[in-house]
Amino acid sequence: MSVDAQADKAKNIKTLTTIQSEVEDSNGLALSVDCVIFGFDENKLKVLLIRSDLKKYLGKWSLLGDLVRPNEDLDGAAYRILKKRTGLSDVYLEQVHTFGSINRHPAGRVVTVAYCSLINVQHHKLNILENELHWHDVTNVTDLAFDHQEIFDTCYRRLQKRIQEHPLGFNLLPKKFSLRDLQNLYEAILNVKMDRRNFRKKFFSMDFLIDIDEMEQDVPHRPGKLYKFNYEKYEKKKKKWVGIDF
Amino acid sequence: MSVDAQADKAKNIKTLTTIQSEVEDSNGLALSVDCVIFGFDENKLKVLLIRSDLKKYLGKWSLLGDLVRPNEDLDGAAYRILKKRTGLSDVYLEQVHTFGSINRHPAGRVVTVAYCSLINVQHHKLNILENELHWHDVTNVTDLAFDHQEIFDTCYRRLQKRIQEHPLGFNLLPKKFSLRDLQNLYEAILNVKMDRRNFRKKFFSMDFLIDIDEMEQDVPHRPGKLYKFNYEKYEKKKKKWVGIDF
DNA sequence: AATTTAATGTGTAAAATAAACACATTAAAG
DNA sequence: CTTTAATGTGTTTATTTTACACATTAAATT
Repeated sequence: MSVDAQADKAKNIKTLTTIQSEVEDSNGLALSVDCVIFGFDENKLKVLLIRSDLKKYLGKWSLLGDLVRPNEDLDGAAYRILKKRTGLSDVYLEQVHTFGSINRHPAGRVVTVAYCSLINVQHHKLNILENELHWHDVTNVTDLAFDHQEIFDTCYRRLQKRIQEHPLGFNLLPKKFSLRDLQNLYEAILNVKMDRRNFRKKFFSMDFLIDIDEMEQDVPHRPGKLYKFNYEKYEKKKKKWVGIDF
Repeated sequence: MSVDAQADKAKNIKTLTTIQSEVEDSNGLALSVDCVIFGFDENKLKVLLIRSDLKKYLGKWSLLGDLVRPNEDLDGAAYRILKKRTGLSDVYLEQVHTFGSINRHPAGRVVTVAYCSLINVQHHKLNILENELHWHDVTNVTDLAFDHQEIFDTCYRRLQKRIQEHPLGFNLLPKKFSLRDLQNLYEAILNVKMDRRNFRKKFFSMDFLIDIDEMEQDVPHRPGKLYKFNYEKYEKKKKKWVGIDF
């Protein structure tokens, strides 16, 4: 391994050289994990990207990923990446799809397992600048390195579907949130406008918002009530409908 | 490679020995694909299993799988397995989940990508006995080799969910089918009873059943009408609903 | 202090969908 | 010719979704 490569390894940054050597070490097949980390800030859905350090894709943005280690399972690798890049544990994480096109990676045959993660950007206080990490508006995500655009698209579509079926959205919000926050979140993710009255009715009827008897502070208009999400109640009420709905 | 292993390879059967050598060749990491192949026969949902030839799991049933080759992508490997085991091309195939527990395979670190496939058993005319292949009732699938029980469970749940959202069921039926066949299929997969009148109303209102003006033959009661599925019309009418439905 | 502003918060009617339910019809079997 | 075991259909009710409008509140402005 070159001195440069060693230095890179010390910095925990994978370069084309280091990955290539690892792929070669493993006789042509390597396994990686890539995380699509979503956040919600200023009423926009964001995704955390890093600038690629590979020559072929120099300057392009890419997902956060790493090779899977011999002694860790796939979820473990994904959690490790998340912990390293966001400092957060206990985040929402879901395996989405595995991408294995023969030439998807310039360093050789690298099959990657894509994960989707939802975090609360309030909790994320990372050295974003140093690492060339950046929160991108999902609407501006184009032309990523490798096949990361396809991976991102797949994960975003998955999120859009999932959030209609499960209350994932709360992972992206602060513990206390207003119904307006919640609706903004849904509108941003699904890219639609919703009727405020029906939206509220829907969530109240589901009955797993806890009224914590606090109001928004420092808003330039009438403050709204704040709520918390009741996970326990959700677990009990979870939909078990069976039917046909093409 | 041993003579035995070579013979096994010639027969296209993977043994512990052959897999182990391949895993060792690849310096500890191997990638495989496992297919959960569903069929529908005698009004029962079936899954195609093969008897394990690994000592550790001797006699247990397992899914159909193989190592991914250096020059093929994941879907390609899955299609190859399907073609080999069922003789069929152009079948419904969906990647479901990737399983990578450290000790899931006795031969070493083998990460496997699980696929779910739906085939028409009428079209499947294979040498089932010779290969120790067998169609199992899904209700009797227990205690599979490796982590294949978990993989099967995951794929079965995925099928149950998918079939409520998309007209996959037609892949399991003959080209011409009666509404009773269709309802039996849904009832078998979802393990529920449905109201016959409402079921028919639902499908007629979706308007992608083609009345081919033929009747069932050789049934011991009043014959029902036969239908074909109109894929084109479905593609046009596909649901694009956006909302919340926990 | 009064007014304006920009939100929050709520109720109701209409439309669409899903669920529950019963009886006439048909062709094969006896 | 009768029985049997299905197919095939229509209506009513309940539930869910959609569409829509006005009073209320607190901050900001005058």
